Amino acid sequence: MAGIARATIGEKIERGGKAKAPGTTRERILESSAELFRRQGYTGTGVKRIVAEARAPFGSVYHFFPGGKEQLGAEAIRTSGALYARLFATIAAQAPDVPSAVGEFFAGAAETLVETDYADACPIATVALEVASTSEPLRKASAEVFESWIAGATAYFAAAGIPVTRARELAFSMLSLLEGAFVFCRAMRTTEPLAIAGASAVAEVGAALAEA
Amino acid sequence: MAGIARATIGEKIERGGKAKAPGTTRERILESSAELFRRQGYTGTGVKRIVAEARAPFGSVYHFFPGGKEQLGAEAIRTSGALYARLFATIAAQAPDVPSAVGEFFAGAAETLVETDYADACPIATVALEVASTSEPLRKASAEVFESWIAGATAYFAAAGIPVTRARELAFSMLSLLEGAFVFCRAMRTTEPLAIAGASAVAEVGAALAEA
DNA sequence: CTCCTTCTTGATAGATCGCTCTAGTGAGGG
DNA sequence: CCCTCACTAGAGCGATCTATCAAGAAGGAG
Repeated sequence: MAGIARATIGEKIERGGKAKAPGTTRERILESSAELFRRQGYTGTGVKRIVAEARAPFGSVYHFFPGGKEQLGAEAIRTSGALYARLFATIAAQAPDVPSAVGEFFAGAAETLVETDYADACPIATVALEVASTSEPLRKASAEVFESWIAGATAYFAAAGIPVTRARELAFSMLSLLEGAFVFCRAMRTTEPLAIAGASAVAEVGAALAEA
Repeated sequence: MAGIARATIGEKIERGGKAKAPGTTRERILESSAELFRRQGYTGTGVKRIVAEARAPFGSVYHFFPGGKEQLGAEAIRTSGALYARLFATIAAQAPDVPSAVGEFFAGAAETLVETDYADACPIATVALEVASTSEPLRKASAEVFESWIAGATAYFAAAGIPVTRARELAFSMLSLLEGAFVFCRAMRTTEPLAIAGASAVAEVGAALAEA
């Protein structure tokens, strides 16, 4: 309780006065963790590197994340997973119809990929594959994020009039197409797979809407 | 030349006479590398662990793979990638028609996943994501494998009468669905995503065949 | 037999890993 | 005022990482 209040105060008065990167130390550590894990994976990223990127003291990692690297990984998965879900929601809210929303989401993903030199694809897929057979806490964190994405997309399609069972299938298809295309795009350094997968997803959603 | 001849002889006379696992030392190292990389990723797998699994002397890794772990990774990617392509070819050759082949491939993948406790999915996806932004040699190796898969699937669909351009799109869609479903299956420990992705792939292939 | 090459074997170097520990800093409360 | 405590700061620990090296075993060629 007190700790949370302190942190909130600290955030506002920018403690210490030093001109560091914006955000609290905890936030900066979490952000750089998420970024590095996304790009190089969990085991491929050292804690030293994380604090260097975050311009944070090494000891602060274990102050804010007593569970160590694993807790850091779990929180990074959850927060960046939630962020990605909000990204889709934002695009969906602005799009004129459902197929457009899907198409724009894939197009936006391709744009991000090119802008970041094919580094930023799915925020958690790399870690999810790495830890699926080695760390239950991290595997569960990624599973929960994926399940929330599926649930969100299912609700979105269902709201457009598609039966829930079919909507859930659509959600899995669309997200599988996206994740799979990410794998190919990053390895081959081209957005062609994402363009094709996007077109396929749009077509499938369109067909499901026509049926309903 | 001489080295290759020697290795072939060595393979047959099972040098040393010790009752090790079958295959040459080089083959065993490559096999256990491929298996461990597939399950825990590249950075998550140590050379010590590889030789322990392969029942091979530590130094032999650097005798057969002077390029070290990176060369080991590249060769593992290429050989297991080629093996996976042959698996699809085998299934395709036995299936009565194209949609059946696709459906059986997805079903077989799901079966393997359950049998290996969700460990063995795509042989190279985990490594591909990990190294895409950190090692050009490994990234290229995975890109070449993916490209060969796409080329193989494109030729297969084209042989069934589908126009080449459409066939290539189908290949990307099918493999994206597969790779994406693998990510979800491993994290969520269920084959539901693979079943849905498989049905979607079969439907898309069927529609393309109907057009042609 | 000796010489030569191939391959085995493990000790070890040097770097880096995740993590712990202690000391120090500075703002808020009594 | 001083005391408290959240946070900063980084040296250092043991373990593990990749890679090298020197010594030796085994079989073929002369």
